[in-house]
Amino acid sequence: MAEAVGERMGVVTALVRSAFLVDAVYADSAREYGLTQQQGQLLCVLMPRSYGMGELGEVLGLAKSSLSGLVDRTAKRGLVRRETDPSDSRAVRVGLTEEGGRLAGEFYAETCRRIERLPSGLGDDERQALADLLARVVRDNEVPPVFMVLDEDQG
Amino acid sequence: MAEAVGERMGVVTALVRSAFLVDAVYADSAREYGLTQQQGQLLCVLMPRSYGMGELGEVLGLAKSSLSGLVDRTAKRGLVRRETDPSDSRAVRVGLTEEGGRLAGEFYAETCRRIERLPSGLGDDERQALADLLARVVRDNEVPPVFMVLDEDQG
DNA sequence: GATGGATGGTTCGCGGTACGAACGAGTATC
DNA sequence: GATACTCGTTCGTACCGCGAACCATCCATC
Repeated sequence: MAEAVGERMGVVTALVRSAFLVDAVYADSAREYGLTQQQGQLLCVLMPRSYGMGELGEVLGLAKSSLSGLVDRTAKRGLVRRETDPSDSRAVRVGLTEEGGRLAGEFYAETCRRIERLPSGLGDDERQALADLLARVVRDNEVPPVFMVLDEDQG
Repeated sequence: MAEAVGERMGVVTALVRSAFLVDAVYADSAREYGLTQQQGQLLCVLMPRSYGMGELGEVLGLAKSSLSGLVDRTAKRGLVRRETDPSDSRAVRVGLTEEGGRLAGEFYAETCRRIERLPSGLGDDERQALADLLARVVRDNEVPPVFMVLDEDQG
């Protein structure tokens, strides 16, 4: 019943614990850039383009009211900006400010470096196998683009 | 630069997104049992045995003050109990109440079912390969036993 | 057996997170 | 132009997470 060394870990436990691990790394990295995990996530989502609030809520899995506050706080730090949609004056488009873009880039790069270290015990082929398997899980479950897709540029 | 369909996903993105996915499933499951994610995590950690506060803080990656509050709130719901350590009257041992144990069991089982569905697009051998690779990452990075280790019993 | 540091936890104040309900403003439909 | 619908905000509530300050106990040393 106790955790036996060398015992085989099930896929459920492996998924949950690796998520826990990634979360911790992500939060640590964010903290060092003066961000919360959520703000970091927001910046990363906005890196490629701006989003409407509704869209953004769906991507991040947040209720409208939750997102409103998150954008408020992040805007107060000057990292994000609300722009009115010219085609619909109710709607709001949220985009990075210049400062936000810069910080997002740095935070993203640093976080990538840290996450990349996690599977350093695996060989290149194993790492690729892991990426492929996880990618299928991610795609099968239609995970929104919560983290950028640029890491194919990074070797 | 945009997300091309069929493009190969790097291991970093795959890890981050799968973590995001698992988190969402975990939080959803907790919510349906009237728990927050953190309370669910706490219950799961306590399933095999009771812990001291310090120990528990390390396992969950929380500061002492954060944990104190979490235990308070969870105890107020009758799911967890503080017991004084007979060998050290400063120390506190936190354990599940009967109700907490019952709820933990149900929540754990349901969460496992849901997480298990995530890699349903993989074949048996692929799922096992994924489990093995992730297990190595988890072990290499010394992730604490934040989720139970019993899922080898579940086929 | 007194003293002076470690150690285990709690409390407090602060900012952040997340939600649903209620609301106002704008758009769309008819 | 009335009605319904959508977009987003505000509000109240509960929760989370931290550091700093604090208290009680333990323990090592004298």
